[in-house]
Amino acid sequence: MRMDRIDSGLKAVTERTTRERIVETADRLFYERGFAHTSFADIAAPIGLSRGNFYYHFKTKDEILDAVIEQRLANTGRMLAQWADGDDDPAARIRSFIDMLIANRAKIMAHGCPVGTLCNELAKLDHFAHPRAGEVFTLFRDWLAREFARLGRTADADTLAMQLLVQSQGVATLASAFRDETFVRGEVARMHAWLDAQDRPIPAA
Amino acid sequence: MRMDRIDSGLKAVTERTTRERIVETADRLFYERGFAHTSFADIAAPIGLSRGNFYYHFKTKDEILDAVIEQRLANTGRMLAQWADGDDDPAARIRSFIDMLIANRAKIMAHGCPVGTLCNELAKLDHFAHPRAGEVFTLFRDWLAREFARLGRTADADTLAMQLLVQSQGVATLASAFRDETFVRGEVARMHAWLDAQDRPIPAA
DNA sequence: ATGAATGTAGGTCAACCGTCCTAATTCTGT
DNA sequence: ACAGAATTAGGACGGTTGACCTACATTCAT
Repeated sequence: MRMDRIDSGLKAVTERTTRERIVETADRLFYERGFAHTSFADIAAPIGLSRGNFYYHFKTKDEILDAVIEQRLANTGRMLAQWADGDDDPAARIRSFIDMLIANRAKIMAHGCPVGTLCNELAKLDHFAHPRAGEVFTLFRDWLAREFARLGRTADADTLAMQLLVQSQGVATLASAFRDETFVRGEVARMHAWLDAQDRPIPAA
Repeated sequence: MRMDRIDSGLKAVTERTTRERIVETADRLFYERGFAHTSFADIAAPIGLSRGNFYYHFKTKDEILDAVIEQRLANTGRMLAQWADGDDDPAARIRSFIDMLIANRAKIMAHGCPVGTLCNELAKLDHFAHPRAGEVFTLFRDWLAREFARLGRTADADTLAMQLLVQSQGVATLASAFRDETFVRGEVARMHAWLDAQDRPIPAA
């Protein structure tokens, strides 16, 4: 359908390569149903593509997983760059991270955190892509650490970043276990309060 | 092999029913590999049992899952009762909960938290046993809330219990993602410090 | 217009899945 | 010792999986 022409790029904005649609659908299904429980047929059906045709675009299922992870890394990187673009203060940027739990609360209560659950599954499968999937966490970790450093917490910036990841992962897991939106909102409020308490130039530790 | 005799129970202490061995092995494999990715053959092999024989003990795979969940509920209940048996103070009992992360750190770094990861998987499968699996969390939650109440935090006992669950789940997820034991030990120390800070008869909130 | 490159359809393949059945074996109470 | 119950072995069954191939359709550069 499309090719590697150097020109145009006009229609490419709205149109999607078959490959892109495969990755997009696989991304969604890996999140909603899990990697192992998603079949080629499951991915092909919503696209209206014949099953046997994956071999042309991806040799194996693992290649699709790789592409999904790369896309997630790219998307996450883009999102973090966008958050950092604003002329807000570091605390406001970190609040953007916390507020993801509210923005995605419906999906999180249904399927958990996309990053955490995929890492969990790949860990159990002893899958070689496990470390690569974990790099999405590293992206958040480094970004958060930089913002905490800007907040004046240079000494324990990474520790605070990890603490925020811990909280968001814990909330996501229990949100999908209990399916309780009030709990999610309460925990998010508590995380904001925690962040405010950290907002001091020179920490105690 | 065994029957419903009312007497004896002498050998039953050391011996194991085939059914018990199935549940035991399934429990371990569901944790290590996940529910969907564990087959009848996987469970049969270590026991040395023929695959087709499950039908006698369990009609379906879901029945095995049910039995595994019931066993986990029973084991968890027993463990909590044991922790509460000691004449320690409530804070010491809560510390037992936190220290689970240290005691099981190797397995947690390899396969995550048994409760959290099973709940995650069953949520994605839209499995009917998902709520039942989540009751293990409820067991911990209620037990922790009771201990926090004994600590004098009657007003926010359940909130504190949930916060502790959040932290342990978050640590477990990131521990398996990063495979970093130093991180686990650091977070456990921080959780102990957090607990000490909560140890006041009348809370601020 | 023609050939090459690009993409798709449909189907085959062996392997494995959960389920289910039956015949053989082992145990138990009498 | 014997009958009957409890347990097991082994395999058959439909169905699905990921992987793979070939024939056909479309598009593009020349």
